[in-house]
Amino acid sequence: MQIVRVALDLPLHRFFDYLVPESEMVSAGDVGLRVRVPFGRQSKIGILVELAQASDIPVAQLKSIEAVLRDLSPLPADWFRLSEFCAAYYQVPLGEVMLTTLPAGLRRIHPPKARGSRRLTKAPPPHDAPTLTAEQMSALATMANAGPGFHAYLLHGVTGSGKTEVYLRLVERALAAGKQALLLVPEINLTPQLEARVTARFPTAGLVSLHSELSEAARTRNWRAAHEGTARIVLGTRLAIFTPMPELGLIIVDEEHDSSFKQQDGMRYSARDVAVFRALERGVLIVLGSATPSLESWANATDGRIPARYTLLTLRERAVASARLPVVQRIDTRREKLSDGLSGALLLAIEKRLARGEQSLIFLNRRGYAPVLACTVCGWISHCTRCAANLVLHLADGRLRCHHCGFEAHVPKACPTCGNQDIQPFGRGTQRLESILAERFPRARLLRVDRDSAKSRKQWEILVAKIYSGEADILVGTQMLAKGHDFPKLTLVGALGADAALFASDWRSPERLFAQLMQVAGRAGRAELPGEMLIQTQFPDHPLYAALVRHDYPAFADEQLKEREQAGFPPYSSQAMLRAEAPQIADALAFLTTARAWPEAVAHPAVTLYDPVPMRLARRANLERAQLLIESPSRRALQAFLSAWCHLINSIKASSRLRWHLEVDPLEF
DNA sequence: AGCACGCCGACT
DNA sequence: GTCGGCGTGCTC
Repeated sequence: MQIVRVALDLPLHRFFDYLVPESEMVSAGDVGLRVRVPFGRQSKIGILVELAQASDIPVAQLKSIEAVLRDLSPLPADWFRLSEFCAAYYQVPLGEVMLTTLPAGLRRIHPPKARGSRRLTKAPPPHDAPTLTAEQMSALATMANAGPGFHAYLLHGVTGSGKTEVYLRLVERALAAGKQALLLVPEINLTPQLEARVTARFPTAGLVSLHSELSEAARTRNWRAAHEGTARIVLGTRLAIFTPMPELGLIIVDEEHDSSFKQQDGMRYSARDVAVFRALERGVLIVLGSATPSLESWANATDGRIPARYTLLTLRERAVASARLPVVQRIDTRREKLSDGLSGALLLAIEKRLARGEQSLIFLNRRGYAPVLACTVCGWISHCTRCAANLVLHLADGRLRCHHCGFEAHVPKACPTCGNQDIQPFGRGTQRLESILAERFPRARLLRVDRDSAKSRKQWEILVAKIYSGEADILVGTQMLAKGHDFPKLTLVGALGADAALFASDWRSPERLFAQLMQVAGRAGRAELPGEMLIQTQFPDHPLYAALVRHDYPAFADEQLKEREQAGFPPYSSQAMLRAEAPQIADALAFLTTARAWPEAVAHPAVTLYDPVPMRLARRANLERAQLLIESPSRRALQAFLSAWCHLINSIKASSRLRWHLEVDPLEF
């Protein structure tokens, strides 16, 4: 009787052995097929990972496979190695990696049937390749001269410098060489545009997209086309990095610094990092592109002491000849009394745009009307009963809302503790800013773009269309507006409340702030009209703003890297975070303390374990949260430590209401 | 993770 | 007298 090992989607670091019935003979070539197996009193889909000679389990106790699913050709060896890498690097059971990265339609026993017709992508008008700039040509030449095999490039180019055109030429080459290309993008918001552009250029390449907004059936269909090789181009968000592609020849990660490449639940992987591993393992070209690369990537490309992994390619000039970089200026808000948070200079600049019929965007990364409601008599403030956070006032629908757990309450008419009627909103969010501006510019047409006004994809598209067609004069928006879209009439960007990120406790926040401001600045003046950005700040001399004024990402990055090196932070060390949550903070802390007390951990020469501490948002949805940082100058040492430590953590018996997870390379603290 | 079994509190 | 809480243990 044949025995096979099967990987199942379970939080267990082991496989399960099954017998193969005579009717289902399997051979070595069948490794990588999906199988249906009895498990407990249910059936599960698993992946055949090995033909076994014998089992540790007495044969009498083995059950038989119910079916070998041959509707899909076996998952290839390189897909196995990719899964194994993730399992080892992120400390996740291999079965969980293999099954959860598969489209849901392939891991379910009864996947829903595809309904309705296939959405036909209307053939866009054929698109001719534009002429390349000298910089684009030189970047492409560098990559072409490197020859076949693994090469990693960091393509650093400001907004409008034509990174996309470089990608397209690389795709063209890959297709011509009979290879498949994988293009990763951060947000589904931008996928359709890029998809249209790529399809216009390569109408016969059978491009498929893969992102979470696709129906289960569509995702399975597209994934299958990539796996079978009929789709030559795959365009997708982070989950697409796991798509098997038999003739993969090129990986591109656009906006590589974007945090949406990092999965924040389940297996907390970085699709960008996984992409680099995959390119290395497959021996193919990978390009990471960004106007504001992550400092990790920047160091990999510029710090000679780090065993260089990437080659830096720079695009300095804008590809659209008429477009200029926006003029960035700081407005020192210590020198004047602001009216409703707005400086005279900004108001004047908006006024000018209104007179010229151009658009202004006021960027404020805080939605709602005001971040908190407070009683001026007794000091009561609106806080969430379930979280260690304030309830944000949303005046538009008269509610107090928690941005962390979704809790909602009516706005009280009087103070709940002292009965005082004079309760006041404190601070400003986008809603309040919108009404302030409406009052100040009564004839201007205002449009607010944040997660509240653009809840659905449809609403978002309507807003974008309105902006594009010039139906709005002043836009008030959060980071939602920072990405991707070009609005031809937009010539002014005002940034409010940016200072908060300068001194935030998360040492990565300056990096994020710089990227964000650079990105919004890029919204201004992309067409024939020159753009201007005004940053209201109390710290105009801060080096971050100084670098921004000069559009000098390298200066900013190098300064940040120096600080990181002195502090021993990534990329000059590797980190992992163990987090626990429980109804009582003491339980969460006790769990972490137990984990930390492991003798090998205490004594480990190359690994530092910090004290368990409550998280910054210490309570969320009635769960108290704590975390423990693990750090090492050597990634290898950290990895070795983590894999041993994980076994111990798994054996800690804690209350069933305690949940924990380990995150490798955490981005947020 | 599911899903069983198993042993103590408030209800038809 | 039972229904049901979630603690423990197992799944090839």
